[in-house]
Amino acid sequence: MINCTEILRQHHLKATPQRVEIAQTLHTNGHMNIENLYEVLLKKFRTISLATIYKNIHVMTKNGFIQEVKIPAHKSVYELSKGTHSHLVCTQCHSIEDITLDLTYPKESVLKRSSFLVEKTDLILSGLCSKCQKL
Amino acid sequence: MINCTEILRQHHLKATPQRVEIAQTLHTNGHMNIENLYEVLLKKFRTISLATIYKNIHVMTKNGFIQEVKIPAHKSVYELSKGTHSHLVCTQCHSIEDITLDLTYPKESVLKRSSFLVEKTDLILSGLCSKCQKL
DNA sequence: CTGGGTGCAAAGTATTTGCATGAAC
DNA sequence: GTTCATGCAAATACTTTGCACCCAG
Repeated sequence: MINCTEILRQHHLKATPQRVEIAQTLHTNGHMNIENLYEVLLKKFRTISLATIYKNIHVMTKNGFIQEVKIPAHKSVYELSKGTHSHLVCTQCHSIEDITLDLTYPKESVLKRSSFLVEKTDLILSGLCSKCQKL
Repeated sequence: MINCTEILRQHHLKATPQRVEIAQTLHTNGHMNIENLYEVLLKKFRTISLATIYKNIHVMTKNGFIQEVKIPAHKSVYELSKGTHSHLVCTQCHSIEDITLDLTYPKESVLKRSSFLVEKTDLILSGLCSKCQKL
């Protein structure tokens, strides 16, 4: 449980019940797509609309409160912004796990070989999670 | 210029003029989204339909002839399959460049710290290309 | 020939927008 | 009280499907 009301305000967003719940849900469940989020929020707000979800995801993404993660062959999922990290995505059960990896070498390699200025990295590792390897 | 007819057949795809042109266009232009591809192909085939593009992108992706690349804040782009590589994406001019980076360290780190079996990596580096840095 | 591809139109899905009402601050 | 969010409905955008006709092999 986190204090979403406060965090939302710090991001210059009015802390409506819907927003608090979106933030709380993303915090609890980790990574969710729009559909999942809608299903979960419906339990709390019987009349919430997809438009509300979309509008909020949009402003929250724009101001950096949350981030979109694009995964091959998946719908986009959203997560609360936090330090740079990578994602382990199981191609079997579709679970998504965070992992913090050191990308110093690849980044230095870019520096040496091109004049591109790296500001952000998104690394998705797809494969089999431990459970699915055993099946 | 490459021999797309032959390459398509090797992938068990009938080499229709539309397919040959899709392959050739992706080879020439590097990374393209559906819209770009459609615009370019319209010049060659005045009656080609989006449905044809979508259907072909679909079968070609499924059989591994081409690959979808999902880039934050971009529409998906497609490229001819080739060895594993990463992408440098300029947040200013939206150019996309390939670069081959050594991901041995991050991969070993996954091995040591989890039992996840990595089969595929997708690394997107976003930032400023050399041209946009000078503006 | 024959299977599969093409292009059109229609359907399906996803996302955005306009607007009246209502809630946050 | 003012500003901005919500929820509905409609509009738009994106993608898939069905089908008659046609072409690559």
